[in-house]
Amino acid sequence: MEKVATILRQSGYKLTPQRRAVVSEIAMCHEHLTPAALYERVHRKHKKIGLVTVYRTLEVLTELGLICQVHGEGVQRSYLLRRPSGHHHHLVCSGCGKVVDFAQCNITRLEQKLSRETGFAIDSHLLEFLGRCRECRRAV
Amino acid sequence: MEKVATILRQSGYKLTPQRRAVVSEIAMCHEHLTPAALYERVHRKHKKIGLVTVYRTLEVLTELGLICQVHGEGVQRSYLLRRPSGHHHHLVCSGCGKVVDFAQCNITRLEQKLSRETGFAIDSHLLEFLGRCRECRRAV
DNA sequence: CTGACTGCAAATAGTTTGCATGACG
DNA sequence: CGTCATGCAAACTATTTGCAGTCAG
Repeated sequence: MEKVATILRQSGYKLTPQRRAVVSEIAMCHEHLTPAALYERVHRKHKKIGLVTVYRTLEVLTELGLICQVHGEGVQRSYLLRRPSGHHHHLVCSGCGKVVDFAQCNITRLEQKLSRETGFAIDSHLLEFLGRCRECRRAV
Repeated sequence: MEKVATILRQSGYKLTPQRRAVVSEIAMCHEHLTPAALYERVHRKHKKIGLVTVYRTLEVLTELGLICQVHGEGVQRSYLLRRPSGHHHHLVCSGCGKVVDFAQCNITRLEQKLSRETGFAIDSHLLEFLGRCRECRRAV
């Protein structure tokens, strides 16, 4: 949280109470949140905040690389605090939405092989696992 | 194309000229197409077709597992004919949108490891590579 | 102070739905 | 011929933008 505040200031953004609230909520939560869900949570505590501000804050945070998008299922976007800096992937629970990060992925070799075979210059990859976490499996 | 027609009929769907046109266009194209892009192409040849029909056809085709969604970049959905049946992934060109399928992915071991460490029951995974194809790299 | 930020309302973009008409099987 | 499919328009949902007032630095 404090780290985020520092980065914001250093990048020339103002640290308003609204932004504080949004960041705090997103940092506190271990699930991925849609803009609407995040707004609902923030709004519960700070009545005066608007959905638009949530969108705008998400935009800033994305630009600074502090949060990242989760793809998976559904039409809406969904965001998550980027905890480990650098390369990582997500394991998403389809039951409760909880997300576990992991950094390890041994696909460099596959990447090289594909690159060789297809002539593509591969920039990045997207890897997500979808499953059900321990608690959700028990709950059935 | 004929295979698709058969599956449609067997599943109790009617084979209208519109559906024919949509399927034919999607089968012909090696890129992933958004509903709007697909509509534009189909509409060029068959003036009377509506965007809504494209959406509805895509819905049917998805239900039958004949096409699949590409995630990657952008907000819009994007569809692609499912050529190899069964498990496969995509390599998407950020320049021209061309998509190369590949089936090989050695992440079963990673999947098992994650499953063991986190207690998740992993159902599926999403793996996409993003890069620039040979032609697009040349074109710069 | 002043430029960046907020909140509202309205505009957009993408997608879905209701309904009368049309055509596949 | 009955039923499912189509096309239009209108509804809906998610997101973006314009603008006047407000506030952090």
